[in-house]
Amino acid sequence: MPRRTLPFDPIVEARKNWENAGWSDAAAGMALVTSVMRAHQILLARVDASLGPFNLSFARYEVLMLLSFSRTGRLPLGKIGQRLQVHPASVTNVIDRLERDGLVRRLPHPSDQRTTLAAITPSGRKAAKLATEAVNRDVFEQTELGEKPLQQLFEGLANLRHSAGDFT
Amino acid sequence: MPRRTLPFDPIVEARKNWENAGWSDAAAGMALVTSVMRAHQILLARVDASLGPFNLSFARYEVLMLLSFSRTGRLPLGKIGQRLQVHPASVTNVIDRLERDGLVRRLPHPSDQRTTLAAITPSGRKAAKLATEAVNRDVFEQTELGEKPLQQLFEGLANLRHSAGDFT
DNA sequence: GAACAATACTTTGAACTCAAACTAAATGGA
DNA sequence: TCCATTTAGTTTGAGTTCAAAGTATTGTTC
Repeated sequence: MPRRTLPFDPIVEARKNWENAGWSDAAAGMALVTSVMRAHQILLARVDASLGPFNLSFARYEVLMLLSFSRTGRLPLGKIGQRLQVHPASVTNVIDRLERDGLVRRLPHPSDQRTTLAAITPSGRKAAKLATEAVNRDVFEQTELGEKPLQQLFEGLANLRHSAGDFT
Repeated sequence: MPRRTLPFDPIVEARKNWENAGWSDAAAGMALVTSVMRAHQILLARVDASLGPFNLSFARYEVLMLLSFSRTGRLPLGKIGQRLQVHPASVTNVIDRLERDGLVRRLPHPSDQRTTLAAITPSGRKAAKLATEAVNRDVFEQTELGEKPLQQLFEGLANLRHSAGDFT
């Protein structure tokens, strides 16, 4: 992406336009939604840049970490989709790729032949460890916000997720 | 997307895993980044659902609104990309689609033959108005957060955007 | 003013997400 | 038991984004 710094905040500008158009009730919501979109774009670019050398996208990394933290190192594909809020078709796609790269393998469920398990391999655990070191260092520890603002942000977003029905 | 409510906050869970693994310094950042990813997914789904009936994606809607608020109703494609932080190839794609639907048309720049202008059409202005009414009502005014938390969230994200170099 | 560099946009290809249709297996009544 | 329904996962196709390469035009430098 070509990087360009503007001499003003484009979202503040948009909010003014909303106010002037008589949409004051929606202006703050518009600004928030647009901010989340842009923040997502910024953070995803950082994470992908950090994980790229390991041939991992954020989605594949999340699956790998979920498996590595799971009790037995294996989970049904459906469970993975629920936990990470990804579409079943995307789970299939992600597991395909992880399996192709040898980081995960598919196993039949012992008692239910409809479900298949994804199991992390030793090579998958190794990749998860190295990738985490990279992304911790490059992104997660590089938050330029102080501890308190960061916590506030997290809580605000948690409220949003909660009221969207992600968890009880 | 299949909707599923978990009996716990999966991101809080992930943060505990990070702490237990000895990655305390990165835990809060991980939680924040993951929260932004999920919030984006939630909000984008709402916006897309609201704009769908008008055959608009959020990206196309943003371009349409930027043009409708511009002084002359026309802007160079490059400017659009800078303002909305979208890749030049994506701008081409978005304008292709808007032009195909008659909401925008391409005009040559009067003095620089390299640049092409996107100009909003009367039909584009009409679509922008109707789409805004829908998305204001369905999404932007439906923020379940109070005014102050919303403002705090916005400011936190603005800090993030600022330090990412979006504006000065 | 000719050559080189920069700018603006488009094209092409890879990667990803989601929705819808599909197959297979399990479940729950009548 | 039989049949309809639900559940699990996959396949396919449309829609996006980004990177890289390509084309055309403009600007700059010697």
